[in-house]
Amino acid sequence: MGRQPCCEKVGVKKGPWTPEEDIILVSYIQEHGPGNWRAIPTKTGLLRCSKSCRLRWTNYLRPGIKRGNFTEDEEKMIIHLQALLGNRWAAIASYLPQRTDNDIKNYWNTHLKKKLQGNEGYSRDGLSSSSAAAAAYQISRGQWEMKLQTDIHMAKKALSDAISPAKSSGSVEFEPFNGHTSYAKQSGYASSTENIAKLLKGWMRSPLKMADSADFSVEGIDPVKEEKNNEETAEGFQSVLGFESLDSSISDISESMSPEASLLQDESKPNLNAQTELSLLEEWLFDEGKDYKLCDLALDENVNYF
DNA sequence: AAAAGAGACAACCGCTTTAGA
DNA sequence: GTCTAAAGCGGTTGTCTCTTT
Repeated sequence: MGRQPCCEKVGVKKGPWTPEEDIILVSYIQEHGPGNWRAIPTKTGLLRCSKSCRLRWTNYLRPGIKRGNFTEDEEKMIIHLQALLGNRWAAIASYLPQRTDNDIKNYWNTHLKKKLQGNEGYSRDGLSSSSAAAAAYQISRGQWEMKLQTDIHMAKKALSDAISPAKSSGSVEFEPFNGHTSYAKQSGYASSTENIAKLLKGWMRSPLKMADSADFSVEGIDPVKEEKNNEETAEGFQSVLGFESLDSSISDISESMSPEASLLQDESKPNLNAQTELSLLEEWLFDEGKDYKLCDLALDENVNYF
C-alpha cells in the first residue's frame, strides 16, 4: 500500500491560483492563523489540496516576502551559500530572511547558474564536485582569497542587516510593484501582496460571508477603477492584514503591525535567533577572525563539504 | 503576421522528516 | 516504540510571455 494522498485527487483544482482563491486563503488565515492546512479546503470551499494551500501561503501570500529583483549582495550571498551548502535551498533561504527557498531556487536555476558559467571569477560549473575548493584553483589562491574576503564582507553586511534587531523578525519589505517580474506586467496578476490588496479592495466592496462559504465568489476587478482607487487599496489591505501601507519602509511596517499581522509575520520565517546551533557558516559570517580559516578550509582540496 | 524557440516563474510531485497520539 | 498525519524540502514540469526567424 502506498502512501495516502494528501487530498482527494478528484475535484481538486490545479494550476495557477486566481486572485479570488488568494483572497479566500488570506482571509481565512487572517482569521484563524496559519496551520491546520487540511481543514482549509473544506472550511473555505477552495478546490485546492491542503498542500497547495500551504505552498501558496508559504511562497507567495504570507507577509514579509520580498519578490522580484535580487540585489547584488543577495546574489553573492546565494552564490557563496550554494557553494558551501549545495542545493539546500531552505537552508540558504534562512540566511535571506525575505526570500523563499522556491524563489532562490528558481533564481539560481534561471539566472545565477548561467551567470556563473559566463563569469570565470565566480565559475564553479564544469567541476566534477560542486565544491568551492575546486573553484579556488581556477584562479590563483591570492586572487581567490582577496575576492572571497570582499564577498565575505558583503555577505556579512547583508546578513547583519537582515538579522539586526532593529529590522529583523518583524521586518517586512514590500517591493513596489514596478520592481516585479515580467510575469507581473504580462499577466496582470503576479500574486504580489499588492495585487492581492487591489483585489481585496474590490472584495471589501462586495460584502461576502467568508466563513463556511463554499460558493464564495468575488466580483471582477476593473483595472481602470483599480488604478483610480489605489490609495483605498492600501486601506483595504490594512483592514484585512493590519498593515499600514504596502510599500512602507521596513520600520514603518513593523511599527504599525497589528497583533494579528505580527503573529503572521513571526511565523513567516524561521527565527534566526532560535537557530541555536551555530554552524560553521554562521561562525564564518559572524566571526571576523575566522575568515581566513574558512578560506583555508575552502582551499583545502581534501575537504569536501558536500 | 505567424510560428518556433527560449526564458522565467509558479506550481506540483514525491520523498523525507517531524510531531503527536 | 510504533503509527499516522502534517509539514518540509528539492527536483521537475507546465504555462505564459517575449524574442527571434
